[in-house]
Amino acid sequence: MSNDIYDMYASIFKALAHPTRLKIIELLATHGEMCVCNIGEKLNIDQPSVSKHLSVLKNVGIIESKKQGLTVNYKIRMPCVVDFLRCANEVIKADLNDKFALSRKMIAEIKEEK
Amino acid sequence: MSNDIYDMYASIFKALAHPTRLKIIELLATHGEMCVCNIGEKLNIDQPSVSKHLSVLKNVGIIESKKQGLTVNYKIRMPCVVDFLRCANEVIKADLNDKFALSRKMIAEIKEEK
DNA sequence: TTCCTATATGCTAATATTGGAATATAGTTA
DNA sequence: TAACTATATTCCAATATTAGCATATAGGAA
Repeated sequence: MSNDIYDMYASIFKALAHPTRLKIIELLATHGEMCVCNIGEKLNIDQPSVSKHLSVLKNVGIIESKKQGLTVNYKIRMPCVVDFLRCANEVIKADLNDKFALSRKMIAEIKEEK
Repeated sequence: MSNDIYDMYASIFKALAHPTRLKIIELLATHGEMCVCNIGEKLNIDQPSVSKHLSVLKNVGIIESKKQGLTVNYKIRMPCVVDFLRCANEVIKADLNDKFALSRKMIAEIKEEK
């Protein structure tokens, strides 16, 4: 496959590689359509930041916008992002459980050595 | 939800936000388990680069490794990455089709104006 | 028209990521 | 043991991303 397609994929992941943008996506996933000001209020972020993050997500096709009078409404256009987040969450949870179990075991071993 | 979980999500996406690492994932998805040297050969990348990219993917739990004698074999641990790539591909294709149709339309209009 | 409100963009210093070359490590074989 | 092979790590200059602030634009109301 051509190199360009991998650059396109990478730019999608790059757009997703920011905690604030992921919060925005979760917000849009649960609330459906939202305007810039409401996103900023909910996440407690200043307006220019919200606009910039939204434009990053929009440029790669993850979300889309619709102008309605003064406000601009954004919504998710790539629902698989939400599916992926759900799956990643499972993996993260499993990892944390493993680490927790390991530390419990190590603590138990230290106690036994006494 | 706590901020940390979004940082974890973001670090997963950050790991995926590189064309070479996506190529590695596709390779592992189609070939199953592979050692560092075979990945390097297939993608024509020097060994230290491959190792570095693999460690980025491993650190966030996307892939896992198993030592067998001298070689280290890597395989995918988060299959939803592959699902997501498939879905992203659909969106990218649709976007390209739209752009192509638009440029055809514009060319037709320019011809009509003559 | 002027004012107001919602949104977008530009600028810049601080920070993070990358690629490439050199080097280190850890098993394996002789 | 010494030499070899596969893999990992370190260092650094170049490049990209970010946060924060200031400013621009566009549509609606007065």
